[in-house]
Amino acid sequence: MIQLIKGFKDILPEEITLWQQVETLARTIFEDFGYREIRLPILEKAELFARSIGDTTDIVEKEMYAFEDGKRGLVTLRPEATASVVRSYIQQRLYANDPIQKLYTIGPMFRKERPQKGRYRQFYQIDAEVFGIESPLMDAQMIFMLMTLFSRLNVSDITVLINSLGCPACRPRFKESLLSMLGSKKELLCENCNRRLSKNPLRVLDCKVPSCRDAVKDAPSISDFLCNGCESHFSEVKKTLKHLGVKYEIDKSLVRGLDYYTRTIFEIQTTALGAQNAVAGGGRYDGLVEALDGPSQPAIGFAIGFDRLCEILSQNSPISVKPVDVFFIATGDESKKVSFESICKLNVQGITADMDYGDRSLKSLMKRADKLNASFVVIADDEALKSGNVTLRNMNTKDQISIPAAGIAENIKSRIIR
RNA sequence: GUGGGUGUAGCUCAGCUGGUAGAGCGCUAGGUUGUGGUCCUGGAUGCCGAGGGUUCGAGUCCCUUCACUCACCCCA
Repeated sequence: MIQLIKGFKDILPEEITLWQQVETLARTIFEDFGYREIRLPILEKAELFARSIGDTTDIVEKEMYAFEDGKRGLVTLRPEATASVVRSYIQQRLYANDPIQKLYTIGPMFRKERPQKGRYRQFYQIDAEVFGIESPLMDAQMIFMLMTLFSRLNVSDITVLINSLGCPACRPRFKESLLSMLGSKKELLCENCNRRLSKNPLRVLDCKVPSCRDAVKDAPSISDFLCNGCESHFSEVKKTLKHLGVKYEIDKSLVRGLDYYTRTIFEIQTTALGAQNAVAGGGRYDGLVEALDGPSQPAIGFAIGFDRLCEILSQNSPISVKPVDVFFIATGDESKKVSFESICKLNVQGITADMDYGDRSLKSLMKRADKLNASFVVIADDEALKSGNVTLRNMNTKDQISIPAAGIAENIKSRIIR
């Protein structure tokens, strides 16, 4: 037996209804907020991610599905969507027509991590990005939009965490201070964090190793180092969230693993997924467009873990079987022929109809109708057809009536209220 | 990459100190010739993850390996 690849997953028909509902709702809400869909390839040059996410991040260092593609060089299955959206914004010169672009995209991402609950090597994200708006109002609105989606999906039990990472003007001062503080506590830090010291000291802040948490306990806070611009931006975000009625917590240790973030970052956390507590996350990345050779334009975006969201939702909503409207019970050749043709006519008109193609007893066919959750059953055997009438049974009320065999499909259609 | 757990019928699992496999659900056929969801009766289904070893004999012990899973790490 050939099995699927480790960390990959089949999304089965029973689950798909939920996925479709979530997707439809997300599209509706996003479009109401003025976003438009963009569809992007899942294969990109590896360099795109090295330059955006950061080449010392775990994602780029060891989690990409990358391979040499002849003269094109190293290409990779995308580990996230933002870089691709930015690439497209620049390459297609979307800014030329209008620097302000609100875009969303839905699709699979790939990271070669060790799978566990809520984490797959192919996972899905619902992603939204806004270009060309620097205002903190947009930061708040994005979070507000996210929370609107979650609340319409009846996801409670989530927490909004926010923080500000500062900008190139103020972050270096913070880094310096952090570095000198941590330097004196090297023995307390785990092996990993010692490596981080030189590469990306901010990451030490959200290390979960107890001794590191201890070492970091009275570390300087970025909030004490924010420049005036960042400071007022962040307070404006907080103020606006309050006005919009979005509850949030400030988490000074929230750092996030992608290098391109500036100023506001946020994460939506849940307790329903074990260790994988992030269902959505994002932040501002004002320098990225320019860093990727585009115009200097501010931007902000987020991604929702589509898988994870569906997993949370499936925990409190039982899977439902989509019922068929009419099930035909046909015994005998003539009966099967007539039933089959009626079924096709009904299907064309948007009515779910089916029959059994084997040779089974009435009882077992009734059982099958029940299993399929049929609303109506048509009993049409050869003898009935000869007499010119067939039986239409309402499976819920058990009422049966006799209807003319001629033009069954039309007759039934008019009697079924969907 | 590092740890822990688990691998027995389609699914969920039982199988104590080694003696050639069981339950529930599901599936299927019937319950006195046409009518389902409750109930009753019967039936099918397993290389007991794979390979090797110990033993008269292994699902049960030992070794190897693979898969799944949870956690670390990181993120959505």
